[in-house]
Amino acid sequence: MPDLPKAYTPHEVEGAIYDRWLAADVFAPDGKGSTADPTLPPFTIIQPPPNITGSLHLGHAQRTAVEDLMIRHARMRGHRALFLPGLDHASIAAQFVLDGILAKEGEDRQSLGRERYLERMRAFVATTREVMLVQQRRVGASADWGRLRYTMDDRSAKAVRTAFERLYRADLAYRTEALVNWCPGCRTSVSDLEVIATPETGTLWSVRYHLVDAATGRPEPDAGIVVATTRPETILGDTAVAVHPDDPRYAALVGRLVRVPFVERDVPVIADPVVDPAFGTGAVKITPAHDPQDYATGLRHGLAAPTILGDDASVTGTGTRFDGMDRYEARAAMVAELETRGDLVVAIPHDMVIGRCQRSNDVIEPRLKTQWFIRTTPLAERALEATRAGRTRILPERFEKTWEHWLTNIRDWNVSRQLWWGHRIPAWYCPDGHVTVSSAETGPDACEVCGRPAAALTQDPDIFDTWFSSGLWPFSTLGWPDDTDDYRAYYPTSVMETGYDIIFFWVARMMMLGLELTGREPFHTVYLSGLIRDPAGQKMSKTKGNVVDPLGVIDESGADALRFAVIHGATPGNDQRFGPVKLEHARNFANKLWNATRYVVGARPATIPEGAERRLPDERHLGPAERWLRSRAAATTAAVDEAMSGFAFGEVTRLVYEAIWDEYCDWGLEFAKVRLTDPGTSADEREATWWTLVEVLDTYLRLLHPVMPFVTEALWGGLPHRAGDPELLIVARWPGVGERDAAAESEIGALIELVGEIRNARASAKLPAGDWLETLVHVPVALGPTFEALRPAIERLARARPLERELTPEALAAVSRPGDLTVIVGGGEIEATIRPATGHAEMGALERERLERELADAEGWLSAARDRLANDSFVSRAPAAVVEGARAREAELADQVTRLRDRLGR
RNA sequence: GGGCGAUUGGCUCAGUCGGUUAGAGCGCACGGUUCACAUCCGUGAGGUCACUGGUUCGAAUCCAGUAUCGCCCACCA
Repeated sequence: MPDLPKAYTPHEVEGAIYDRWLAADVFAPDGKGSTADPTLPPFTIIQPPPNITGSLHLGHAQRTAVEDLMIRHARMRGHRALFLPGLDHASIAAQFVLDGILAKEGEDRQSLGRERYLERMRAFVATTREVMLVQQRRVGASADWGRLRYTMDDRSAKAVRTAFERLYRADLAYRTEALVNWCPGCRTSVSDLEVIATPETGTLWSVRYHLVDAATGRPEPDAGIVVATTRPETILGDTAVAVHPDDPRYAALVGRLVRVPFVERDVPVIADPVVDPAFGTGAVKITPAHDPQDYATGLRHGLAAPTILGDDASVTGTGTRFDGMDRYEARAAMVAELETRGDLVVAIPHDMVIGRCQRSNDVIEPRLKTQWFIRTTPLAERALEATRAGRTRILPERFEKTWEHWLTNIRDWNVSRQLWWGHRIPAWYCPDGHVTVSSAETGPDACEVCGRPAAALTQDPDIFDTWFSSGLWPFSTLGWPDDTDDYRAYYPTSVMETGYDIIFFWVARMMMLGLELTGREPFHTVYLSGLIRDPAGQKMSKTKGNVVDPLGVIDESGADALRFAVIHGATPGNDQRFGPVKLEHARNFANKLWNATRYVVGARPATIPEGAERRLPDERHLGPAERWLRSRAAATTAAVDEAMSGFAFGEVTRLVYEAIWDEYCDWGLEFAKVRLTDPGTSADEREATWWTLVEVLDTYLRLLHPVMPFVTEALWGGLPHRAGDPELLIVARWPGVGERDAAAESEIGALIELVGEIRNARASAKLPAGDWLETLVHVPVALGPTFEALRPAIERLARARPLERELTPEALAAVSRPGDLTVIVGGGEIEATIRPATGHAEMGALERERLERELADAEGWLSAARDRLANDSFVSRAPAAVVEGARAREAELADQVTRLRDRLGR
C-alpha cells in the first residue's frame, strides 16, 4: 500500500503507469499478464489507422478514448480483448503534404523521379510514425503494439494483390476507358467521393454557332443556333449541338450541321430528351470527353469524343492557337474573340455548383481515361443485406438511412490513381494489349492470354486509391489472405468505431470488400462518433488555426481528464464542442477522486494492520449508512452495465460521476467520518465501516477505469486488494451487481433530505452558517433506529446540537416556539424545528416568506395531483402503479399543506 | 432537387420504454479559514423543453406541419 502523494499531479501519475502496463504485458489478449477467460468469446477492435502524414489531433484522441474504453471494459469482463493498432499510408494525402515540403525546397515530383520521390516519402513517414505512436501511448491506448500494422507493410501488400486478383477473376474489377474526375493539381483521377460540390457564381455565355449551308458547305453568316455554356473552352471539343425532340423552335434544325468556332468543325444538330428546353437557350453544345452528361449523350448518338485538355488542364491537341494555354486563359481568349466575331450573344452571371478536389481544392475536370474500376452494385447489395438483416448494426441508427441511400445509388469505384505513393496495381500489359492480373509477389511469369514471357510485359504505372487497402483493413491486419491463428480467432471483429464523416469512404468499402473476400461481415457493430469542434462550434482545421494538440492538453490536465472530457455528455453521431471548461471539469473530478481515496486510505482504523488483505465488511456490524453505500454501488453498477451495453458512454460517465461525487463523497464519507471517530462506535463497527468504504470505492474505481485508466490504476494500487485480485486494475475483474437494500436507500434518502432542508431553512433565515443550533426533530417510528444510528452524523452535517427527538408530531408542536424555523421533509413525515440562538417571540419575516413560498408550491402540486385523480379516464386507464403513486403523492402533499398552514397560523 | 440532424435556464449539453415536481457542468447571488479536496463545502435564483396542430388518461419524448441553424447526397449546360 504505497502512500499516495498529497497533491494530484496527472503528469507524474500517468507516466509511470503506462510503463507498468507494458512491463506486465497486459495489452495483448495472449500476453503474459492477461487474465482473460479463454472460454469467453474474444472482443476485437481494429483501430481506424490514422494517416501517417502528421500528428494526431483531438479527434483522434477522442476516437482512441472511445475505442480504448470498450476494450478495457471487455478486458475486465474477461474477454480476450484485442485492440489492434495501425497506421495508414494515406496515398494522396501524404503526397499532398510531401509535395508541399518539396515545393519549399524548389523540387517537385517530376524533378525527383519516382524512385527518389518514394525514398523521400519513406524517410518522411518514418519520422511522423514515431510521433504518432508516442501520442497514442500518452492517451493511454491499451493497444497490442506487438500486432501493430501499417497499410504499406508487406502483409498489406499481399492482401491488396490477392484481393485485386480475386475481384478481377470474379469480374468485379475491370479496366475501361471512361470519364473520370481529374484533378489537375494532384495530376491524378479521384473518386466521386473526393469531389466536393462547391456552390459558386460563374458566367453563362450564350454563343452562336452558324448553320452550315448544305449546298456550299460554308457557314451562313446570319443563320445559327445559340447555345449556352459555362465553360467556353470546351467548345474546342464539341461534336454536336443538342435540342429537345419536342422543341418547336429547333425542330427544323435537327439534322442540319453547324460550325464549331475555332476548330471550324461541322457537327450535327441532334435531338435528345436530356435537354431541358426551359434552360438557357434550349440548345446545348455537346462535349463528350469533358462532361458526364455529354459523354452519355455522345454514346447514345455515336459521337466522337476528342480530348482537348492535358494533365495540367492546359488546352492540347486542338490545332488552334489556344493549344498550350491554361484552361482559364484559353477561356478568356476565346470569349474575347467570340465577342469580336459578334458571336457572343450574351453573358450573364450564373449560380452553379463546381466540383473541387477534396485535397487540393482545384477545379475538377472530367476527362476520358483508361482506368481500373470496381463493380460496386453486386457488392453493395450484399452490404445492404447485412445491415437489413441486422447482422451488422449501425449506431446511431439514423445513419442506416444514409447508408441505404448511398449504397442503393452507388456508382462504380475508380480505383486507379496516377500517383506514386501507394500499392502499385498488379496488372501487366503485353504489346498486344492483353491484360494479366497476378497476385504473385514477383508478378506473372507470362502473359496469360498469349504466353509472351514476363520480360515483354509492362506493369500498370498506376497505384490504388488509398481506400482500397483501407477497405481490407479489418482482415488484412489479422493475416488474411492466409489462414492465420489471429484471423481464425479474431475475425469477424466486434466493433468498428469511427467518425461519421468516413462512412462511405471507409465503412462501406470495408463492408463490401469484407463480405466479398471473406464471406462474412467484418464487424457486428459500427459505432459512429461525432466530430470535435472548437468552443465556438467551428470545425477544427489547420487553416483556421483552431486545432488542439492532444499532447498539450495531456501535459496540462492529464490524459484521464482529456478522456473524460471527450466522453462525458457526448452522444454517438453528434458533434461536440470542446474547450478548457470541459477539461477543467474533468480534471476537478479526477482530483476529487484522488482526495477521496487519500482520505479512505488514511482513515484506516488502528485495529486493521497496514497492508492487510482486503476483507468484506462484517455484515453484523454494518450501520444503515454502510448498507446504503453498498446498495447505491449496486444500483450504479447495474445502471453502468446497462449504459455500456447500449453504447451510451456519456451516460456511463454521468452515472459514475454522480455516484462518486454526490453520493460517496458528499454523504458516504461524511457519515463515515463521524462513525469512525465517534466514541460510541465499537472497534468492529469501525472496521465494518472502513471495509465498506474500501469495497465501494474499489467498485467505483473499476467502473471508472475504462474512462480514466491512469488515475484509477494509481489509486487502486493504494487500496487493499482481495486474495484473488491481480496486481493491476487493468486486468482486474469488472464488478458484479450486488444486492439492493430498498429500506436503507429510502431511509437514508429521507435523512439526507432532512439535513438538506435544515441547511436550507438556516440559510434562508440568514442564520450564521457556523452556529450550532438547538434542533427538535420528529421522525416516524419506523425510521427511529436509522435516525438514532445516524444521529451524530446528522448533528454534525446539519450543525444541529443539541438534537432532540420528539416521538409524535403533537409533541413536537407542543415544544415549538413561535420564533423557531420549521422544516417539513418530503411528504411531511419528518418534521424539525430549529431554534435561533437569539430567540424570537414570533416568526421572522424571512422564515414566513420561505414557508409561504413552500406552501404555494405544495398547494400548486396538490391541486395538480387532485385534478389528475379526479379524471376518471386517468384512474381507469393508467397502470395501477401509476395511479397508486399519484394517490400516495396526493396524501403526502395534503399532509404537507396542512402542516405548513398550521405553522403559518392559517 | 432529395435526405438527415439540431432547437431544453445566461453558456455548453444530458434526458434510454410516453408516467410523480425536466437534470448536470460552467456562470450568477448569498454564506463558509478545524483534521480528503478552495481543483473545495453549503444554500439559492433561473426553463410555457423553437412554434402550430394532432394522438393519448398523460407528451421534452410519438405523429403531421412551420420556422431558424447545421450537415450529407445530387451529371441542368
